Amino acid sequence: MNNGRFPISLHILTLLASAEGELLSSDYIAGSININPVLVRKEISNLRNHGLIESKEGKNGGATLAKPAEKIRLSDVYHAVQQASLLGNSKNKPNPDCPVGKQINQHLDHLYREIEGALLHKLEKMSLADFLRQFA
Amino acid sequence: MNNGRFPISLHILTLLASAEGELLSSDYIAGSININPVLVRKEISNLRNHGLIESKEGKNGGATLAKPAEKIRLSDVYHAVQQASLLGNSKNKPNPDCPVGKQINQHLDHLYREIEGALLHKLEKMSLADFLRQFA
DNA sequence: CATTCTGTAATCTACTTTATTACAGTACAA
DNA sequence: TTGTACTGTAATAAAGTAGATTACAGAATG
Repeated sequence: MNNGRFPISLHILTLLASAEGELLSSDYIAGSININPVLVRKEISNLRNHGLIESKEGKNGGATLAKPAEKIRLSDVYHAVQQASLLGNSKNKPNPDCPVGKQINQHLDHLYREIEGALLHKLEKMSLADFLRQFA
Repeated sequence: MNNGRFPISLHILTLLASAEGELLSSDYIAGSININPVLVRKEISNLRNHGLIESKEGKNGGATLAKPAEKIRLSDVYHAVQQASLLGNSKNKPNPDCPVGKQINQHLDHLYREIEGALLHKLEKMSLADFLRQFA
C-alpha cells in the first residue's frame, strides 16, 4: 500500500516552502524527516514528475518548489503519491460462483470512489501555503 | 497498516445480510471471499466484539448479523477495523532541532482528523442494507 | 579537475499481512 | 454417549512490502 509516502512528500514540500526558493539538498531534507536520503530523492523524483518540484543536479544542487506554495493544493500531493485505494485493495479474487463475491469488487470500487471524492474535496481546499502557515 | 480488513469485513457482513438471519459458517464465507477460514473467524471475532455480529459455536454453528442491516452503518465497519491513520502514520521521529520537523506530526495529525471526519460523514450515511441493495 | 550534489538501480533487512497447522471446546443429532 | 461439524484461538510459516543501505554514473560548480 505504501501510504507512508504522503507524510514524507508533505514534509519535503513544507521544508521547501519554508525555505523560500532556496535549494535544499536531499541530505538536509532527510535529516529533518529522519529517513534515508535515497528515499527523499525518490520522492523528489516523483514530485518532480508531477510538476510540484524542480531540482538541480551537481554541486550546490538541490530541490525547490516548481510553483508558489499557494498554488500547490494538498490534493496535488495526494494524487502524486497515491497508488492504491484508500480503504484497502482486496486483491482477493472473490468466488465468481457466489452472487455476492461476483459483484462485490465492483461495488467496493464504487464506494471507494465516492469516499475518495469527499476526501479530495477537503484536500483541494487546503494549499501548501495554508499548511505551512500553521507552523509557529 | 492492515487495511485489507475493511473489504473483508464488509464482504462478511454483506454475505450475512444477504443470508437473512441464516447462520453462515466461516468455511462458506471464506469460500466466497477466497481467503483462509481462520482469517474469517478472526474478523468475525472482531466484528462480534464491536457488536455487529453474533456467532454460535458447535455443529450447525456460524455467524449472523447482531442487528438489522439497516442499523449497521459503514462507519461502524470502518471503526471496527481501522487501526492506523488514513493517510499513513509517519512513524518517523522527525528531527526536533528542525523547526518544521519539530511540529509536523502535530499538524499532520490535525489534518488527518479533519479528513477522517469527512470520510466518516460519508460512511455514516450509508447502511449495510444500502450497500446490499446495489447487488442485482 | 576535485568536490558536491542528483538520479537511479540493486540488494538487504525489518516488518506486516496472510496462510497454515494444530487443537481445545461447544452444540447437535443419531 | 459418542461421532461430527462447527467455533475460537494460539503458534508458526510463508509471502509480500516498505525502508535502509550500498554503489556508482553523471552533472554543475569553484
